[in-house]
Amino acid sequence: MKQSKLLIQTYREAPRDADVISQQLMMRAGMIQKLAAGIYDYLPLALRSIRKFEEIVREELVRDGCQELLMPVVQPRELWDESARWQFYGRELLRLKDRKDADFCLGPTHEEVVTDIVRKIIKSYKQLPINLFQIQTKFRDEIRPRFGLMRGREFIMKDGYSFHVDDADADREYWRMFEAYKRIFARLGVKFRPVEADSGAIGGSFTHEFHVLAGSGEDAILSCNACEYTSNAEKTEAPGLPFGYASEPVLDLKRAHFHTPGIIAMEEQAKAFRDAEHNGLPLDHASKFYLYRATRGDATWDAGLVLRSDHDPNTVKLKNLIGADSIDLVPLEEAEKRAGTKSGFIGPVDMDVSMYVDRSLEGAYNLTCGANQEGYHHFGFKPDRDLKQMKGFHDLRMAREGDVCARCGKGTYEAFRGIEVGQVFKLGTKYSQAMSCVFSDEAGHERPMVMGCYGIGITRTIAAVIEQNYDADGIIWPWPVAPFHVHLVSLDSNKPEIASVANRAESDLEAAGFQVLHDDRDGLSPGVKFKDADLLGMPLRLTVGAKGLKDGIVELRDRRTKEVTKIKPEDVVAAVKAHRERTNHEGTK
RNA sequence: CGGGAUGUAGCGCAGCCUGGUAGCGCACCUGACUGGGGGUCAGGGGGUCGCAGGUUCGAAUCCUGUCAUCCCGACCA
Repeated sequence: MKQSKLLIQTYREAPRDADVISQQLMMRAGMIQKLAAGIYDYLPLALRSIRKFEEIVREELVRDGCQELLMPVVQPRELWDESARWQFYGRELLRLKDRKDADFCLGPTHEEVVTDIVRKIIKSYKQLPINLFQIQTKFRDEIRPRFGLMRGREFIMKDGYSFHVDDADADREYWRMFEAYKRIFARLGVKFRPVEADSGAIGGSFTHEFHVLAGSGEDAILSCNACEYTSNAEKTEAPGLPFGYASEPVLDLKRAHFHTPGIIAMEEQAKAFRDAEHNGLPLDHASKFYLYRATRGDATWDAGLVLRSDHDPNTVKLKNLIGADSIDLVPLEEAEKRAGTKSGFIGPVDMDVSMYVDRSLEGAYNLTCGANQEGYHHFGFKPDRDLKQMKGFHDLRMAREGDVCARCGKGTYEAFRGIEVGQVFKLGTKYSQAMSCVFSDEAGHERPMVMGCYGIGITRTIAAVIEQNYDADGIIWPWPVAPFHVHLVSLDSNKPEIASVANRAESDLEAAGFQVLHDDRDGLSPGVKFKDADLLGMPLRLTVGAKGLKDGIVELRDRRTKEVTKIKPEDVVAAVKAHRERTNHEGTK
């Protein structure tokens, strides 16, 4: 492909409203343009990457017996009424009317349609299981689209749905898709992690997210360095920790009642404690207390959370533990009123509230806590002894980097940031029941199919690849999704001897199956072409110029390492092949 | 939905406060020079200043409304 004919415009600066690196680079490299908020044109360069990733996805799914189909973007309201999602989906669902005033929506996902397809065709257990997928444009009318392709309103997604006779078979398929996804992202050539998104669930529905690791990722992830356990930091199990001061004699709560006038910060409070043995206390010798208000339906109640003061509360865990729909901190003024003292001195002792204590405090004693008296703290707090409405020790804190893995007990957690690009999810019978997607089992009884669903954000993944692979000069494409493999730059491309060598290299490489973008543009200085090549980020740059040709060589440059190899023009194909063998991430190992 | 900001050529910006011929850089076109990291010179084309209304002899500039975009938050998962 001659660059002089390619639909592309590169920019020295990114548009002002491009706020993440992938969006800036894709716009500067002429891959995408914004048409409206969260809606982008995919220009030829971008589409080449998108198509390549789609093909990887397609191949791996078809290998596992999945069948591709294509469902409509525009969907009738009737289907969405059956699942009740017309009512519950909210304004993210873009609704529209046709000329007859009938209601339609743009599909944000396709559970209804695929369930409708299957219920019309599949009647017997003999036809199950079946796994269907499509690669198609979706529309979600996000309140606030941002981050370019990472959270657009219109995006391309692979969505797959499987149908089964029972839970066990749906589980089997779940893990098969899990493995297929691992192969897909491995072939893509990026660093990624499958992440447990709902760690505690037993049986029933469970789900994994696949994250591309990138410093700019929205989600914090903790991963054990010894076992497979990887989860969203919000959900990561935190280990209990031993009490580090077990050699101290157990003190009575009220014995050491110490003065902390006007000291609010946790660190300062702990430091303020002094007695014969202590000159200030470390944070893990102090406790802190939060008063939460929980709601479920119309019911509202309060719950107390006690933690080591160097730990952060995990409200998701507390919410799940006490079975609330949502929880929030009790407003400070109200908490002060309940405790009868000011913020900074509020403590759990004597408070008439159910108390949930983080398990890192199991066996702990001689802790500090607010004395519910302005200017005072207790030293000698022992939760299981001193809390009247003690509801036990539980995992209620945020796990953090360096904690011992709560699963295997051997490794420790490492922290990553990730971009969620895929999800495997066991749906159960939610849609099949609502929409009567049933089959006859061996006994002739009608049963709802058990469903799974499996998504990969295609365009988001391409953006995530860039978030993970770039430098100050531009994009660094991994081989499998690079728009072209080789960026052939001819300098002084109007000179016949250069053009002939360059054109020869281009056709040789193409004949050998490589995709070449040939910068044959006339009259541009070398610097311009090099800058463009770096920005566009093809894995290899092949430079043909008078300087090298004088010595009978052309130069092959690795975009990632910037390493330059001087080779004879006739060795170009062999050199590119060697490079591909060395760096191509394709393969399922 | 709450708070904040911005709309001037394809992109990045100045001009607005203090009303008077619409500017700069990049990109584009012509020519010459140059030729290994966004090169130089000369010439050129392109803008109803987001839109509507108002004030004024006169509005990019002041006023009102409106639309769009972006940021923070809330919401959602």
